[in-house]
Amino acid sequence: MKTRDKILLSSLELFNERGERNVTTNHIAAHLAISPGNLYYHFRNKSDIIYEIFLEYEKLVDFYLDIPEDRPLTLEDMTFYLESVFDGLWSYRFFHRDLEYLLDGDRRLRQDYREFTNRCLDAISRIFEKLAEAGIIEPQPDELRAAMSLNVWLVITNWMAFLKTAHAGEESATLTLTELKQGIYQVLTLEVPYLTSAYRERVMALRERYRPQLPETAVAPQAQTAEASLIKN
Amino acid sequence: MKTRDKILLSSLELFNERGERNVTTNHIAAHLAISPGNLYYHFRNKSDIIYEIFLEYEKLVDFYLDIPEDRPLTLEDMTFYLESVFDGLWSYRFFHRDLEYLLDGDRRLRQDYREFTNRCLDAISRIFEKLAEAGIIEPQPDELRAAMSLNVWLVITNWMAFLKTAHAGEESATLTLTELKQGIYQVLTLEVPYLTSAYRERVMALRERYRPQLPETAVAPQAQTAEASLIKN
DNA sequence: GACTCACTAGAGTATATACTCTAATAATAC
DNA sequence: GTATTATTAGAGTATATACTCTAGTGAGTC
Repeated sequence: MKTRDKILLSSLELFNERGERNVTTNHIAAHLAISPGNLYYHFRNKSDIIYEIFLEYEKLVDFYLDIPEDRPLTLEDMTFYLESVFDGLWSYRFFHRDLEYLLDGDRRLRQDYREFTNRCLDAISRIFEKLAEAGIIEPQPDELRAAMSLNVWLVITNWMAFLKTAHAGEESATLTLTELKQGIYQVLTLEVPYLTSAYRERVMALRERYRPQLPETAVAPQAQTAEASLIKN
Repeated sequence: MKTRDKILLSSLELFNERGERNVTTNHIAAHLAISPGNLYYHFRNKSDIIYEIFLEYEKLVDFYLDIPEDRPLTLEDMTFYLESVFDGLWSYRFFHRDLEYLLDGDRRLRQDYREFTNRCLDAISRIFEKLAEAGIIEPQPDELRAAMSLNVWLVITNWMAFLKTAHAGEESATLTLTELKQGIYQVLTLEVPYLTSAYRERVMALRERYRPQLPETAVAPQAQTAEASLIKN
């Protein structure tokens, strides 16, 4: 494997593990047992490394969110989209964590990310449209569908931050892909009131599969009162 | 005003303006025209400053999210809660931006923030419960209400990041309280399918007041197709 | 064997950052 | 007034960080 690719791979790994802010170019070089000079031969600066990683992420998501125009969507399609999006979030999880800072420092990235977001929002909206066509959810006016899609995006992109900050035990760090995918439960929660009676049972069963297993005080207080929850914490 | 309070105030101001990561203790001291030593006389370190600011934030939100147990909730109450929460987010907007990093470096803060989140989630859930009691929204099973509350929280806490990253023009920075409060539109979108017929009209009218004014491609593609939107970007 | 050229090592640097230390001054108590 | 305490200034420091510079090395070409 080429040094350049090794740098990208190691950077992604370290960024995901420790957060971009805590990973210096010297760390990356040390981790690969190459010299800083070598790293800077392949990349002009740290921003360039991050930008290239973003391009990979973008390509991955764009690939998975390609929506077939020639056939209706199925429940399996929807599951695939959700699984894929959360897989992507997991693989590049450092990215959303320091997003604002990263965009502040790189004009290209800011521009590209904006367009990327818009493509994702359009894709989500298209998916809802086609789910309605397939009779899985009730059709909704454009305006409501757009606002719903945006909420889906907000839930998806913020789910991990929630897990890491509110949900995590004493020490953070321990976050698994399985936990992350409980975000699918949250996304499906948004769909619940729009499900058609024909599909309601099936989607609710699907949703149940992603329900958080342990009774988490933070995630699903369930049948406990506000008071009981306060005491427990 | 005491130097200590001036430090807290200036820190908050600078953090909000430039992001915690871009503000050093030396910047804060310089901004106040005091010496770094003076700053470190009043605070052991930067984390301590942030922690105290968090305590203020926490107190503010807890104050506003106090839910009356002796009377039913009205639409006006709900509006007040939403307005207050977004006001709080605005005043301490640096906080959620660098949340993960901040929690990583301060155990107290991590613990306190977890409890804070749980209190907020409980409050949101209580509000939904009381809105149902008041006949504004249809009552829902505990489990669904908990998941909905969590989605509300995710939308609220991520709305600003969305504005700053996806929505902003070429240069970031320009973000107003008015734009921020369009987040209320997004939160009310979550309630739409649960509204009772008795209140539907009134809540939809309220929601309309927070609708983004300009036709934002990112926020509300409205009647445009996915293709048209892609070309525009 | 001379030459090219992609690639690499490793020491080095300018700057920033969080924080410390000492000495001095202002405020308050007695 | 004197003693004590709270507050402040300002120079200084250890470390980190992003990045540079010079001097190569080794594989292929003619």
